[in-house]
Amino acid sequence: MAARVTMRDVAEAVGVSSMTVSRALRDDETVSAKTRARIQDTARDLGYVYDTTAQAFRTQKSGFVAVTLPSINNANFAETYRALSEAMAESGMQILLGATNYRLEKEEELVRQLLARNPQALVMTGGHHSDATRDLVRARGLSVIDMWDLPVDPLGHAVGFSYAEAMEKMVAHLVSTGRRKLAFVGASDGADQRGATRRDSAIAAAASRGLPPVAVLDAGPAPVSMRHGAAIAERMGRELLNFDAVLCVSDPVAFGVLSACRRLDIDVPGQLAITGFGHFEVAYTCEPRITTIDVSAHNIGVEVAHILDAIIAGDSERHRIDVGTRLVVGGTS
Amino acid sequence: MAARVTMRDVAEAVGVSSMTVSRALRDDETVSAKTRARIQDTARDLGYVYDTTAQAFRTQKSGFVAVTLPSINNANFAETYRALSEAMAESGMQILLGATNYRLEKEEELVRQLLARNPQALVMTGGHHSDATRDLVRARGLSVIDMWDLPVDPLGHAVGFSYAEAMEKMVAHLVSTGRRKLAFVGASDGADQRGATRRDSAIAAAASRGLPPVAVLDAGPAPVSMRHGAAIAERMGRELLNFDAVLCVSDPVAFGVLSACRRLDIDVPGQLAITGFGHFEVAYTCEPRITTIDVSAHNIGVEVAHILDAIIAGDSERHRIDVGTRLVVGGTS
DNA sequence: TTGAAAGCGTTACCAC
DNA sequence: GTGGTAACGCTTTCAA
Repeated sequence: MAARVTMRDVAEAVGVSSMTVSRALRDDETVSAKTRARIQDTARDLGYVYDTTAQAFRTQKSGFVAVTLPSINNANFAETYRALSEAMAESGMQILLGATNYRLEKEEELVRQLLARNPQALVMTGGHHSDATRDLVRARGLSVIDMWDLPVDPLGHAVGFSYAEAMEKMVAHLVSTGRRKLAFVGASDGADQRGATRRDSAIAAAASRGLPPVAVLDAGPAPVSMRHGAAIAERMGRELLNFDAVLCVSDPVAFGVLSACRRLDIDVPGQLAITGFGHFEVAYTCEPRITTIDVSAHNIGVEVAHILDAIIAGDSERHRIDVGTRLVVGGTS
Repeated sequence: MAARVTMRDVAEAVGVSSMTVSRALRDDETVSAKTRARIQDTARDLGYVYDTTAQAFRTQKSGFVAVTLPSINNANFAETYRALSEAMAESGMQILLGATNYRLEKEEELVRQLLARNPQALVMTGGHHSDATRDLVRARGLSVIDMWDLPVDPLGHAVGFSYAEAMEKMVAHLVSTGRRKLAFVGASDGADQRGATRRDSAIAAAASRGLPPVAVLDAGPAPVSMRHGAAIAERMGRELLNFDAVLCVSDPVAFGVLSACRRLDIDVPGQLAITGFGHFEVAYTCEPRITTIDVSAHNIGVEVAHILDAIIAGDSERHRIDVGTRLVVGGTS
């Protein structure tokens, strides 16, 4: 492997000091325009690539922001990540990404790995963390942003929305269209904390309206998706007609249930209403379109990026942002 | 914030040199067991935290592998990434992820950013790169893996499959079931290089069988997904019946077309066959299931991880792995 | 407007 | 078994 091209090499080629090269490459106005141009051209010609490791070492700023997501294979989390990483790239920050696979233990291990890289902030999805995780970040005095959830007692900043409020809207809509016997389809374990919150919020919203207890249908361990929704609906068959509405933990699950209903010859929404969560593409493309909650995954990413910029600039004010939700009524209810 | 605790501080507290501390913390056997224990205890007591940045700087080994993907919001790329990152975490490597949004210029910018972090290898999706990108990595002597494609002239290693072979299978299947008038739905621009290859391969496969020319239907700029498939099908309306099969660039697009056909009262597969690509979850959950090509996104990730392990271990052999494809016949053809 | 010197925390190398 | 020295590539600081 050829030796790395350094600022010193560029400096020698141009006939200046490496200090001037350093300044020129950062577009420092104190370097004369002519010299700057010459240095930048030479740097390009020599194939010079800036060494962020050395910079991070010297300035004691890593240029990293650590982000944990439950899963990358989820259009909403992916969208939040996309918005976030594009905004951070503009600030010259690199994102270190880790996926927890919806497991708290995995989050702890991940945070440990990520902290070894000296991130300047940590963004986590959801407000539930192990004690060890909390201790780790507190010992460092690291800035933390919880996203998607709005925890009662966040570690630092929070950008998210209220699941209770969203499910309340959904149940209100179903009741207003005459549905009373509700079922909820979601994961069996509590690993998907946000899914469990959606379930509990739906149960509470139904209870407060005097509806019969919500039946909880178990689609398997988290994460659950299209195939799990289809599988449980096919397993239940026409017993689904004991209910007049099935609330699903997410749009993919709802789509699975909807597809199974077609195979089972169950008329949606005539015999059964189906609702989802998340405003995924499948929900507004399929026929009939699925009634759902739009959670503005994009905005979450944008708002988190704003807070990160403030943190990196040294601002210490605490932020708590509710991005809100929106009920989208489709053809399944 | 208090000044950072360094190896030197630990060394002074214990009464040894910082060199011995360095060795002891790495559990080097040449340090006596007693000294090692004393150093490790003291380090913990003082709240010493190892500085990965300094290590990366000194050893010139970042512990990073850079990965570029066209998009993170694609179940297949996400799955490849997941398999890859889990395998690399076991090797103690961190992945630096960047998304090109299907743009070659963006790839170049991204590679420049990623190289600044001194990755020990670079994994890129697809075999098409700008000259500048090629120069950048060659100047560094950096190990490169192209994935998904199997380029004729790869920069280094390659893990992928043949699009031509896959589309050949698909066209053969359609012909064997009596279809002759084919259309292809994909992106209008060439930005999605792999999508364009699928299109061209389908055209070639049809031509070699003496079928009439394949009509190319433009679903908009890349990336195209469910909503674009639905939109173009709805725009065309019953003119779709000029064809007897629509090959779609991906399963999401095929699902969009299928959903639109339901709204248009077009019988699939009676009046029209629809096929996709990629074996996405939506393809095997929807009703009827979509005929598609399974591309083993997971295996690509696993194989890339194997090669990365070899590269990091210093192996220099060139690898080229064809993970193959599989025709999955559903109810849409 | 430019340069020289020092040092960020770690580890490779060589001595003892 | 342990330690001294130098160096990784950059930027802060001070001087010219």
